[in-house]
Amino acid sequence: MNRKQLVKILRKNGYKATPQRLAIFELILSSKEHPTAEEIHNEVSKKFPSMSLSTVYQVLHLLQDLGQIMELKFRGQSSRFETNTTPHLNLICPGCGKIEDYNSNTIVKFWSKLENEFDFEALSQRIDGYRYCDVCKK
Amino acid sequence: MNRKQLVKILRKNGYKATPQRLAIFELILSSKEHPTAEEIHNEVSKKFPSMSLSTVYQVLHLLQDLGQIMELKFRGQSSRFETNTTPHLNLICPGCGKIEDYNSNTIVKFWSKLENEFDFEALSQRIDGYRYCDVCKK
DNA sequence: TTTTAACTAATAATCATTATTATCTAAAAA
DNA sequence: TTTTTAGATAATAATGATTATTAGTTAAAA
Repeated sequence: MNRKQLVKILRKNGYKATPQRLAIFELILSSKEHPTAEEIHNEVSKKFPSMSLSTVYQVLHLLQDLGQIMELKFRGQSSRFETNTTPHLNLICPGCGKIEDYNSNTIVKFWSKLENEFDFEALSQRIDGYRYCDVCKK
Repeated sequence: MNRKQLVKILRKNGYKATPQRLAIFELILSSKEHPTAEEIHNEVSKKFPSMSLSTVYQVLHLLQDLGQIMELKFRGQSSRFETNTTPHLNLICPGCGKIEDYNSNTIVKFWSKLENEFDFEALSQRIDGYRYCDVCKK
């Protein structure tokens, strides 16, 4: 997925390809971490100083509705967002909240097997494992 | 898992086995739906009229920390809770928010394979698929 | 039975998220 | 290119689920 593809998707669905939308999407796309709305706002504000936090939230909702990003909610934390929409594993530390992404063919194959077994077609999915990271293990 | 086992787990970890804790756990256990804190409060209040909503939240946190329940958070909704802590599939409708549990040996086997492949041991896990239910599909 | 650390209930406080609305702009049409 | 306007943004206020606080209560060990 890239900027041009997102422009297409937005227009196809009757939405404008505004610089704010593109900037927010590209920030999440290029982020190795899974940023929160506030972190996204801080970063994108560097290029667009007048960017409002409420715009960030609105854009995040739109991108979710279009299936381009995934929201991960956790207790006591702001939501985190990612653009990896293919089936993959999120390994999450209950201590520090860090999320690591793991992709593998095993997971992709498992997911289609599951869709087959239970006869559904997912718009999106979420596979989380919770375990303490090396730092928090101590 | 049953009442007696929970009493053991609580005491082993230095917590008191209070009637409130047992009632809340049993309510979630017996609930086919995935109740919210408020729904739990409403139900348990029938037996314990003085039960406070804040007690419900505190007990829910404790049970989570003990690995006995799982919290499922979604956008624009209160968290939902379940006692099924073995690897299973939650099929969730983005329209009405309904959650259906599906258990299968395929999933349990997949999960241990995954732990093996990525060398971790999960305290808990979450496998969600999002798709419109038959009612909301229209 | 007594003791006390732990727990509950009531209430207040928090803060991430959502709602509202005046202003602005992407992009289609002239 | 200019005009038009539906749709978008920015600023602010409002919401509400969750968390914090604390005085009074109780499970359970001694």
